[in-house]
Amino acid sequence: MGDSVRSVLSRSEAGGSVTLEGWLRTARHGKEVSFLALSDGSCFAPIQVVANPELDEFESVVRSLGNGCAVRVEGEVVASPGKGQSLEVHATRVELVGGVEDDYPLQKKRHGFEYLRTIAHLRPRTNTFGAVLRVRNVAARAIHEFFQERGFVWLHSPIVTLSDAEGAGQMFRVTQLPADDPPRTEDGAVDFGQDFFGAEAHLTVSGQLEAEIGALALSKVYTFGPTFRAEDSNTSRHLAEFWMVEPEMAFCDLAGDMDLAEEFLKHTLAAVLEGCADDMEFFEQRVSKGILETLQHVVDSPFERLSYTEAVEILEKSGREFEYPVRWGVDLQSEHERYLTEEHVKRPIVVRDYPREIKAFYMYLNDDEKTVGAMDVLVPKIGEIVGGSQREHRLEVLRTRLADHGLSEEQYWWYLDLRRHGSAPHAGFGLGFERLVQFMTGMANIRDIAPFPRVPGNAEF
RNA sequence: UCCCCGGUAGCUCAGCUGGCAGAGCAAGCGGCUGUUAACCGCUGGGUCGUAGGUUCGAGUCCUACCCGGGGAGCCA
Repeated sequence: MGDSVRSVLSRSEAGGSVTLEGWLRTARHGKEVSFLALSDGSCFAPIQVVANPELDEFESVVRSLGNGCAVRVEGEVVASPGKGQSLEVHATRVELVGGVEDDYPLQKKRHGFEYLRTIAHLRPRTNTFGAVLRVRNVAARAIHEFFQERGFVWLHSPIVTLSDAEGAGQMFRVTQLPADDPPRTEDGAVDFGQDFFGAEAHLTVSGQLEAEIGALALSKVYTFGPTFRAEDSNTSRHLAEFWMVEPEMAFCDLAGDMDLAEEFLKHTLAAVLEGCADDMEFFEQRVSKGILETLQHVVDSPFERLSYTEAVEILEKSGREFEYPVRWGVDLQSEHERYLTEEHVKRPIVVRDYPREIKAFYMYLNDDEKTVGAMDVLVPKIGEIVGGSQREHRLEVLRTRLADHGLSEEQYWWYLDLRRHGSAPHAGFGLGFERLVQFMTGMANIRDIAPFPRVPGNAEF
């Protein structure tokens, strides 16, 4: 391994020899000089390599280099006389490691994101996707830092599960039974008892129920891993496979949960603003004007907090004609969420205490018995980025709620058992990692946040 | 899944009420003494998403399907 472009560009002065390996973004050839813009993905900017005819391989190698070639360059770090960069590398040796064919698809111009999705094996070499992947990485590191600094234990929740986590969404089935002729029970149903796990199994839609197990032993845990939804959702905010972050805290109520969510978002945004400054500057210039100011504002100012009841009153008094009229008792629609966060307060907003009928069975029943201790964090453009709640820890209340939702106690036996032995108030939330990165970067489509997006009808790459 | 829009050269797109398929960039060749998405000249490059239909004649009109995008629903 040679030196990284990042380490060379971050030097304060010229001098010294380096070896660089990477891919050419552009190659400009003059009669007496060639300029090679070399990028190795270690940072946003490429480094300018200057090659002169004194090089033995100037005619045989350098003159034929083009966009996309993999090269190894040895040279001296010198001050650049040209504009646009302070340092450059004067090559003493240039080696072509891997050439490109004539139909190399990435060109020295702007490509559409739709097209780049069809060449996901090459798109990480573009400015935009390199930046997205670096931001993703720093955001993931910041998430671990945030929880680890606060004493949370990373819990590895399972990917294959028999429970259907409160019906959070359509699930992908995991089976070894032959698709064309599965074994049947006497009444003709598919006999999953003969399947690999001895029961019908699925990919997880949430690690929350397992996180509750962890919290009721280790006090503070979080999950961070892949999650799967088989919904036929075709939007700029949905993936069939995405990463979810789910902290869970024992001896914690909804207020503590909201505090954690706000601190969490501010910490990760600040980490990316600081750790990916050049990538973020690119998003500001080329992807979403104003994104830096928006993010800094989120970091600096307290989130607006409203009860569902107050939110409905604001919407009713807004004088706005909504496609779906609001009234107490119905869930907030995308248009309502957008009005609240984009127009009413112009920053993130936390809505809490939703009607019990529209929320999951495991949420804590408030004293008014009409609402549950749920909270959603809504942000401009994305909508719901965090959804959380205080969990119902009282056995009898939980049994009633299960029955109200038509769910069987047998299937949730261990979840109920947790309430029989050493139950304690606890709360947590779930956050879609790609939605967080989407919010950070201002990218319009979540399919350009996942390096290898899985959506209905497409899992190539 | 529903509604709307789109699919023309490697890429971005133009192509009018049906009448010889185009441009810029990329690629190849040549030129240019330090460029910044370099620039200048020349050359090659097409099953107009697929299958039917209407017509003397379809990139253009009709039908079905496939693929992509935007919005909605579902949700994170």
